[in-house]
Amino acid sequence: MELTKSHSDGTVCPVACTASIIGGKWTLLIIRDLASGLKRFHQLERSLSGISPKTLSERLRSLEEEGIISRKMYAEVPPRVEYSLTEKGQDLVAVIECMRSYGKRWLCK
Amino acid sequence: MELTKSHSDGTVCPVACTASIIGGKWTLLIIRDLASGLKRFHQLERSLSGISPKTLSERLRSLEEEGIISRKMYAEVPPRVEYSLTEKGQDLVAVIECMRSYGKRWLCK
DNA sequence: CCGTATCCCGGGAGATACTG
DNA sequence: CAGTATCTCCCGGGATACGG
Repeated sequence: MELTKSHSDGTVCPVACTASIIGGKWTLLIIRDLASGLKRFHQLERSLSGISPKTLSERLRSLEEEGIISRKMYAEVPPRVEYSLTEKGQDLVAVIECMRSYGKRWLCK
Repeated sequence: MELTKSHSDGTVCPVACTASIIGGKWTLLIIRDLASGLKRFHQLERSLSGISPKTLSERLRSLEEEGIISRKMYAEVPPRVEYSLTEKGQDLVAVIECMRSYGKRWLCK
């Protein structure tokens, strides 16, 4: 979402840090979908209905650079590319489940 | 962040729901700061260094309308207004603590 | 199938000045 | 102190077309 800012004491807030990682509009939903197993580009495009290929591509690239997902490409025709969560990405699933739990209560009430 | 979208089966994803609530740039940090107790407008302005009064005002108003924070105004001069988390807001603290835990691991690594 | 390349747009947020 | 009132800016993201 934005560069993490330091507090006045020079330390960085871990909450803001996490927010800056998953703050993008689609980022969290991508991780949510990868939490249930590896997916191909087109699968994600469908499950995240409404996302444009450009945006999906950008988000995937960022997440890969941050070490949250990994990209496996196969030299086949037609091409096949598979995305999955790294360990760092798996750790985020706890956050997502926490949010899911909150969202459920919100929707049920 | 954005209106929650329905899945193809008509249900709403709780993860997306929560994301839409706390997705704004400053929203999460406001709740983080209120988690440690009630705060006045100017206190928040200082702890969220960099936020403009306009934005803070807007975010506070939204959060109040969503029932996440409550606003108490005192008929004094100079005026005093106190913001605090409602029960619905307190529930979000779990999400924040989850994000804090992840952020810490990220920063320590 | 898996993406880039363009072009375009809206709205969230910044800066600043001002009021009750 | 606790906000509004303007104005402006920027860029994340949408739509679409195309390329390997």
